[in-house]
Amino acid sequence: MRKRGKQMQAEVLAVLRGHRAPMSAYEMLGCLREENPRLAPPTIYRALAVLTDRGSVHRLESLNAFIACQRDRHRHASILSICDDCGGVEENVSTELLNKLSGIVGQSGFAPMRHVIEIHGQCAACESA
Amino acid sequence: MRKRGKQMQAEVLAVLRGHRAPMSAYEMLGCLREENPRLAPPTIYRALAVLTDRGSVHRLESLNAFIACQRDRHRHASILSICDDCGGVEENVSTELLNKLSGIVGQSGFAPMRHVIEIHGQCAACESA
DNA sequence: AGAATCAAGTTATAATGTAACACTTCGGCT
DNA sequence: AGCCGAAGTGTTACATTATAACTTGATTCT
Repeated sequence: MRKRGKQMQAEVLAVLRGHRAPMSAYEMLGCLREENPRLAPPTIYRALAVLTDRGSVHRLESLNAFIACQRDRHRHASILSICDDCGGVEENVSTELLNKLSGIVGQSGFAPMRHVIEIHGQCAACESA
Repeated sequence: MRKRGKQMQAEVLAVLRGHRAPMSAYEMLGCLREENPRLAPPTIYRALAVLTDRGSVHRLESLNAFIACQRDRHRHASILSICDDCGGVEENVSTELLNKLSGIVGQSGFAPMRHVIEIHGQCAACESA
């Protein structure tokens, strides 16, 4: 059974990559149950834990949802722009911004380990509409 | 019944202010039920909606929890530093950082409306320990 | 092969959040 | 004043998200 984990992760990732917008864990579960109706939540969550850890998948904390990494699996802190109209997500990386952030929170001696940066708003397409 | 809302909001805020660390909605519910055992989740959530809207309370998206604003009710986007050891939260504001963020996401024409910036790590006290 | 080990599957349930409807108060109107 | 409609609040019930705890089965090592 040692191999099924990797396979599960690959399937979850495939489902996520097939969607432009973020998906909740239970939406993925729904998709994957078409193949294997016995699939249970912990299976999905465990696969997601590995994938987010690797950086292949990002968790959108403000949506309780997940999206495949658009920048080929980096592990840098991402800036995620979430369009509240169409649900689309754009991913950006900025070392400079991260440094500035570290500077700000570091003033009190805080040691950052993980960054959550999510911007809600409207994407260009939705705004012009 | 028009007045009870404000009162509820004040009570929720008082409970939150009485705690150094973030609280979940259900923790607050537990506290407030000591006074009024019939209190239901929607009551808390409605009070929290008003308070977060006003900026008196911040929601920690990555914890599903809430904390009273430490900077006297501003409505600027806050940078929240969350200590994963002691649970303490520090709040910072930086117009400069916000501008930089807007610049980054604005390159694709994205129009930001709401910012979620949460940094997990260790506070100075916990780090030295 | 047999035992130990550890990942994966399964069940059940906890925690978080909200839709929908009923009720009460408030404010205007006759 | 008394009635009516609007709007906010209380309540019930349920939807969604997440995880604890245990069982099962595969892999590796001797």
